[in-house]
Amino acid sequence: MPSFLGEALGDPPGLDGSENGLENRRDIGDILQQIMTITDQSLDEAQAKKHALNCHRMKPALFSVLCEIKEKTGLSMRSTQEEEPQDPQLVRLDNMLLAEGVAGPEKGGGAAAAVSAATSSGGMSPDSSLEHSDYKSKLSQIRTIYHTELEKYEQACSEFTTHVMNLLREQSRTRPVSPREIERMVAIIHRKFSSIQTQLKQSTCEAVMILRSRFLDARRKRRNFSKQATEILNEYFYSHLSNPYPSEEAKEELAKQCGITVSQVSNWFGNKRIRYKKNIGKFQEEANLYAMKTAIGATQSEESPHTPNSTGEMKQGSSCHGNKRNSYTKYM
DNA sequence: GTACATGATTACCG
DNA sequence: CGGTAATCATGTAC
Repeated sequence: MPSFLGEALGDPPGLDGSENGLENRRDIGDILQQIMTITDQSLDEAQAKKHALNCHRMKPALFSVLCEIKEKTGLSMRSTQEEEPQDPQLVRLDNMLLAEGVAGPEKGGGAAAAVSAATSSGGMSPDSSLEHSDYKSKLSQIRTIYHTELEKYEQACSEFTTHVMNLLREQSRTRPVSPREIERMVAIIHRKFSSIQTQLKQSTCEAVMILRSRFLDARRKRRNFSKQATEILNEYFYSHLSNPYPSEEAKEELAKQCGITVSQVSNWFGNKRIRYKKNIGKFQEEANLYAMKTAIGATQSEESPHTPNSTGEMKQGSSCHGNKRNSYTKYM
């Protein structure tokens, strides 16, 4: 604060003012001198000086003058600010952070639960769950940083606010300070700090976005399904060749058997159908192989009356309406 | 390194 | 929304 005073008062030359003997002048000069040197003194000394200043006989007069000036200028700075209706950008950031689980309450054990669920689901490729937990841990890292930083800012903000308020309260003894003024000051401080917070939120959002895109890219790094899983899927496909559209339940069952997700099953069937259709010749051998397999399986488990259908016989219940759409058998 | 296989993604359709 | 078709990007066999 010495700089404030220095600037405000200027560096008046000839402070001693000994040239003219006017007592008032010397009094003011003394006061200024004291103010100028107040920071060079120890706290106790300063406190004592402050007390002396407060008790100075000129003080009430000066104070009333200040009040008068303030009264006049105060009107002009009335309607300088009207509460802005919150930055939509900030709202967006908040929403995103909340949606990504960065800003919200800590999801206790969420990551651990997900990992254990993934790993306990059997022969599923551990890779996806590993990547998933990697993503989770990175996210919680971001989250931790975000929260500690946010806390730091909040603490600093409140500390600074109380500091300023104390200062103002202190100053209100020597100059008129309206409660409204204090409010404004606090508002200004909060605005400044919240702009810093916005920056923090922005960079956190960016970090999350980068992490996300990396994770999505990583998901593209596919791993082939296990031999066993492909076996099961092919078995189903070729034994339902006339209508290779597993129902939702069937997909779930297949997913469980193969240790993959339902959407992976859907992907597989989507790819298989289109690729089979595109080049049936190429798949002929495979088709025969699985037809044979199911034939063996059928004869082993029970005397099956059907000939397993490499010829595309309908085995699916959906045929009961006669609408065997997409039957690939016509290509054979 | 190349060519093919394969799982995932995307645009579009009904 | 679930399907098809094209495409991407990687896995894998040679």
